[in-house]
Amino acid sequence: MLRSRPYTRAADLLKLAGLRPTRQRRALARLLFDDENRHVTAEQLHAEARHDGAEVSLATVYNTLHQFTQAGLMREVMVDPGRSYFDTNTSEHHHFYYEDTGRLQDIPEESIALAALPKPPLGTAISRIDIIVRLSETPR
Amino acid sequence: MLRSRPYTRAADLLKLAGLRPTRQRRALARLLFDDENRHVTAEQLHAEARHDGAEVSLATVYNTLHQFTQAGLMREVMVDPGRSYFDTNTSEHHHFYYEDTGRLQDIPEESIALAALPKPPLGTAISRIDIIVRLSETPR
DNA sequence: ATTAATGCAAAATCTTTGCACTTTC
DNA sequence: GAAAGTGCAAAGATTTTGCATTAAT
Repeated sequence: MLRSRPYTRAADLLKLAGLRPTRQRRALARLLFDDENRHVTAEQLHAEARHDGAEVSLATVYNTLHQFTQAGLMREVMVDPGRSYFDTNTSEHHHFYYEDTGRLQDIPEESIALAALPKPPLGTAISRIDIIVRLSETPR
Repeated sequence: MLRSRPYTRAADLLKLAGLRPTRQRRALARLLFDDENRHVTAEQLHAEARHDGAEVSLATVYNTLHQFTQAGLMREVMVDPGRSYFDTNTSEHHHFYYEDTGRLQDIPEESIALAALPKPPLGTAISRIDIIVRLSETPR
């Protein structure tokens, strides 16, 4: 007898986010969300997808990263002028940025305690607090 | 009798930084350092300089901003993918970023107390900590 | 004179867009 | 079949570069 379609976490995730589970989105979602949290640039993810045999154009990777971000599945991290990083960890947390290699690494929210946060100016609300701890390699 | 050349803070600043006090650099330095701290993009500063009658090319503005940064007179702030901001305040401090207008505003270092800073991974040292408090306008 | 800085236009990046074609619902 | 998504190549935007000219030491 017929069995239901194989379990596809990627497709389910996409549906929940209100995005059509197209072949390209499923492939990218698998790369991004199947294992642990990831930090990628569009170029990196595109290379990885192609390497995996997924046929996706770079434009679609950009579109998809923005759609995922807008859908709340990812967030954008700004650490490098002229190159956007996207992070699959959407919970409150911060980052180490290895200036030499371009690698990003999460810092759990709790491990940086913010005291005495200034209140936002009138008419505005804090939408997000980004903390980047920039690291350089110590010679020797 | 002959008097010494008029006092030119900009030229002195440049000399101290090891940069030749050319007409363009003096003009930009005056705009940047004469009054209070400033946050500018290359495009903004270029427009401002031209508006002031200074003849400077955009390429030179870019060069100059990077030279000033390398000389320790400014620092670069990353808040917007695809647009670099430069800040004349080089002391330790952080930023409010008004997402709607693109304006940057300093937050004094003391007004954010960092507790429990995680130690940098072996072989690396913290080169800088950037904190961006992103603000959005509250409707109403 | 020597060395460094500038301008310009061209190139390099990264990212977005327009539109015909394809896929999903 | 209607609506949404994709690919491609072209266009945008920002930033960098090469090299002849100009300016500072």
